[in-house]
Formats: sequence, C-alpha cells, structure tokens
Amino acid sequence: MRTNLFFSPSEIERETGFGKEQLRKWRQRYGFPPRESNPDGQSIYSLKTVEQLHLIKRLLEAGFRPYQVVGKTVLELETLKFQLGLNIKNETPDELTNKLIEYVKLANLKGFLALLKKKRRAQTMFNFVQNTITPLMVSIGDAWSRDEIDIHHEHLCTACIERYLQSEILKFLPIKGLPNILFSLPPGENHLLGLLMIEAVMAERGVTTINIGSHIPLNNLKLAAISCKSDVVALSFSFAYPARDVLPTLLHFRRLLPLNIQIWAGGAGISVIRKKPKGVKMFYDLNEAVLAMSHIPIQ
Amino acid sequence: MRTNLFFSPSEIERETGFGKEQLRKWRQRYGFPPRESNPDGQSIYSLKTVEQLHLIKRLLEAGFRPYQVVGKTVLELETLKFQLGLNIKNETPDELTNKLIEYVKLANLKGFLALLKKKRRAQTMFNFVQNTITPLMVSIGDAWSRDEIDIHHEHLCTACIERYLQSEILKFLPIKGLPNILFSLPPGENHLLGLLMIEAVMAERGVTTINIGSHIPLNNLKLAAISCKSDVVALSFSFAYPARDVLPTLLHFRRLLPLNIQIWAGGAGISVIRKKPKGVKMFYDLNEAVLAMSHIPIQ
DNA sequence: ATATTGACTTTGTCCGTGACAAAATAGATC
DNA sequence: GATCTATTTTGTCACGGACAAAGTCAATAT
Repeated sequence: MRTNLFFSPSEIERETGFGKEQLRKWRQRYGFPPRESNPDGQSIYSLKTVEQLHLIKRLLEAGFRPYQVVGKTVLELETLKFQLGLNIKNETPDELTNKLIEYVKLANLKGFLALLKKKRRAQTMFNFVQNTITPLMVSIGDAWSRDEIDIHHEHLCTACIERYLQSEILKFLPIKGLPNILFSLPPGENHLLGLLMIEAVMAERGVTTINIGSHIPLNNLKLAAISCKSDVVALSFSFAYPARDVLPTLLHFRRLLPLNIQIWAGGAGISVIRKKPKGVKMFYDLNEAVLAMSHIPIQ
Repeated sequence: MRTNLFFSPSEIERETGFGKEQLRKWRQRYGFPPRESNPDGQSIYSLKTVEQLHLIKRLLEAGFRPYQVVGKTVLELETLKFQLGLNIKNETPDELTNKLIEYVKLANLKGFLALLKKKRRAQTMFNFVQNTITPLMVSIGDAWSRDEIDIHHEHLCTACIERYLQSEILKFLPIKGLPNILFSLPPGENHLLGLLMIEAVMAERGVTTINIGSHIPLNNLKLAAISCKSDVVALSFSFAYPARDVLPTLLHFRRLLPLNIQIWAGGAGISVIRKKPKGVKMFYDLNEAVLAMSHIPIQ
C-alpha cells in the first residue's frame, strides 16, 4: 500500500529521527548512508537505506555504539539483531478491538462511535482510556505496519476518538481545591490524542484542566502557564517525536518556567530516554500520573 | 520581569521556527542575528534577539521580503509594523466580542465558555459561526497585531472554541438523502478552526460530515474519500498557508480524485488566488457553501 | 489594459569540512 | 570492587560554496 520508494531528507528526519547533520557526519566517518540523487540532482534516500536506518536505530536503542553498527552491511546488522533476539511480540487483539477496527475499515463511523459510547458508559474514563482506547490504537498501528489497513484508516479513527474525548472532557466539572493543569504539545509535535487521553483522566478526577493545543513556543507557553495560574504543565511526546529532541526540549522549558510550576512529560516518545532531566516528572503509565496528581502542592 | 535569558541555536529553532542554517545565512548576508557568545565560546542568542526574530517573522508573514526586514534595527521594524497596522480595518468590536476577549485575557475559560454557550443557544449554528465566532477571531487577531494580547491568548481561545465546536458537531444527526462531505486540511496546514466552523454549519443542515483532520497525504485522502463514499471533499486553507502552494495543491488533488467527487476549497488562504482551477469550487463565504450544498448530485 | 515571457535577483537548503564539548570507554589507582 | 583520570567516540555548530526554487521586473504580445 505504500507507494513512495524514495524519501527526502526531511522525510528521513520524520521517519527515523536522525537529523541531516548527523547523517552527513556518518557519511563522512563511516561511508553510510550513501549519497544518492534523483534525475533532478535532488538528494534522496532509497527505501533500502531507510530500512537500514530503522535497523540501526533499533540496535542503537539496544545499546550499541554508532561505530559498531553504522556502515555495516544489512547482513551483519541482521546477525546482530538475531543475536539480541529482538522480536516483535504480537499480542492478539481482543474481540472489542477487532470489532472497532472492522468499523473503521468499512468507514462506518456511526457504528464505531456507538460502540465506543456504549463501552464508555460501562466504565470510568480511566478504564475506558486504559482498556479500550489504548489497545485499539496499538492494534491500529500494528495493522498499519502489517499493511492490513491504509494510513487514512488510522487518521479517521484518531480524528473520531479525538472528537469524542473533546466532548467528554467538556462534561466534567472541576472540584475546588484540586490542582490546575495546563496541557500542551511540544513544538513540532502534532499528535493530540495522547494528550487528550491523559487530560480526560485528570478531568474525571476533578482537576481543572486547560488544553492550549500545539505549536506554541515554549516561552509563550510559560506565559500561558503563569496567566492560567497552573500548578503543572503537562507535555505529551508521541512515538514520532525525534528522540534526540526530547531531553533538550524539556531542559529548555525547565529553564524558562518558574520552579514552583511542575513539568510533567509523558507519551510513547519519552520511553527512549534513559536518564530523567532534573525538575521534570516523567510518566510511563497512566497510574503514575493519577497518583502524582494527588501530591501536587496547591499554590 | 528582568531576566537574563540566553538561547542556544537549537532552542532558537524551537522558539521561533527559524532553522539554524537559515539564521546562519542571514548572519552571513545581513549581519543579523549578531554573533554573541558566552564565556565558554558557545554561540548564544539573547532574549532581545529572540523578540526581534518574532517581529521579523510577523513582518515576513505580512508579505515583506527578508532583505527588507532582516538586519534592520528594532526601531525601523516597529515603524514598518505600525504602517502595516494602519491598513487594518479597525471596526470597533461589538460588546459581546469585547466581553469574550476580556475573559480570554483573564484566562477565565469557564466564563468564556458559559457566555459562548448562552449565545449558541439563542441562535442557529450558522448565525453563531457567522455573527459570534468569526468577529471574535478577527478581533483577537487584530488585538494580537496591536500587541494588546500575547500569542498564547489566541491559542487558548482557539483551543477552547475548537473543543466546543467538536462537541456540538457530535450532537447533530444526519438526514438521509443529503450528501456526504469529507473535511480535511491540506498537507502542512495546522489551523483546524475554520474547518470545524464550516463542518458545524453543514452538520446542522443534516449533511453527513466526516472530519479526517490534518497531515494526511493527498493520495491517502483520495482513498479515504472513496472509502467513505463521499460526494465532496472540503479543504480549508488558513491565512498562514503559503500562497504559492494553494493552487498546486488543489490541482494535484484534482488530478488524483475521481471526477464524480467534488473538491471544495475555502478559508482565508484562498482569497489571494486570482483564477480558480478547473474542477474545484472556491468558497469565499459561508452562504455560498450552504447554497452549493443543496445542489450536490447524490451518488 | 491585461497576460505572458524571459532575464535577473533573492532566498533557502544542502554539502563537505574543521572545531569542539559532552558522553562513553578504558585504564590506572586506591 | 569502586573511584578517578585519560582517551576515544560522537553529536552539534560554524563557515562558505553551490544550486534550484521562488520572486521581481521590464519588455513584448494579445
């Protein structure tokens, strides 16, 4: 289903998280990635190269150093990977998830939403997010990487759930005496769903939540946090966020924001970070965040 | 708030959206931003420089060329901006708009939403969009360009209205026999509000609306339109969308999409286009779109 | 008068390379 | 074995040349 056989430098950055400067240096030092160009002279990367970069990325995350993996042949890399036993575990989706995916495939959003609402009524928002939405999005991602669905199915599903969560969040009433949390996405991040999920859970608990959305410079986000009298600013990093930018972004923001306002970071994008920056709370799990919420000192 | 803040090159990129390479070139060509360095010899940028870059960004968006604004003093830039401000039609906002803006300034989103809801109950969605939201957003934009509010106020306001519209759209029920419209943003576009406004109006009329959101390649959007059995695909171009990309995007999409599916284009971004591309309906007004809706042949 | 063409200018992005600081590793000492 | 120091590896930044894409403007055609 994927039609593009070649990738531009900016697409590479989005796909693999490696910057152009880094790749240029690798080419100078290890002779990889090779310099290719299309008839117009534009420099491009072939699908083979991109796949090799993905492989390198996984090996680096597993602890290898660049000089050990960059510049090796695919065969050598596969051998290393095999030795590590890096296997994808494919948990089989439950029945509900399968039904929902079926609706998306048929573009039956009415049925999709009806089923979602039914499930929502039967459980708390916390459980709904954890047991219904999360497995659904994981399975959708899996199905896409297996080419069983097109990317537009994923977009459709995401947009539908985002709309539903937005309307549900609006229904919750804040409780006096609980903290005030400002939700936002880091600059360059476009994936809103994860942020809405954690906001919905917090709103259910009675927290005053404000969602300022995406594409706001960190210095202006600081002003927003002060203006809203927020106790916490929560940022969500998606799987697609360039890994090497996560830590610098958090440190940058920590330096700007007054120390009496906490910074929370969550999302699939932070799982690659080994050591936590000082003054930032990292959440790998919904539970942790809910627990932490009850310990926020109110201003 | 006298802080001695300094930013590294990559932090500048996050704060202003200008890349390091671009800024380096500007320094080479126009002598701005100046080369400053901290005791360690690292090159850094002061907060003053950042603010100047924000100003430059606004002037560039207003149509100036880099050689006209990069390298000028703050005073010269302020003069240019002032001259620009004179062109803005300063219709005095009505009382309701002023009240809403006041709520945003105070970050009182509860009051903001309550007033919005009250107004919504008193009129149709069509009138709500045309008489309440549109003037509000115009005034917010004006206030920002006059430096009366910070950009974060605009973000807050936009996010709030988007959430409200999402929940309102969910309440409308489609009527059988009416067309099916797929709403989306062109690649690279981030401004959702305009799209939600037109979708809300259409949904009120009983049209089956599907909103697939942003950042979807045109080829996959085509697949979505076919899969959803849409009669029309509606795209919204914001004022911020690069004018030179509007026409190519529409022509590209028209070439991809089967001819029995109409393409609609709207938003502030299309007003700069002189001649319409063939096979695409351009809407400069809500009324036109509503009228056109009743003439769609149903498949 | 408007549209189109074509030369010229501006502008952003990519490249290769050198410099350098931060991180990781290895080696040495306690 | 643990801690400290020297060395190597690695990523980021600067610089300026090359170049294509986009914008400007004047001359010509419709």
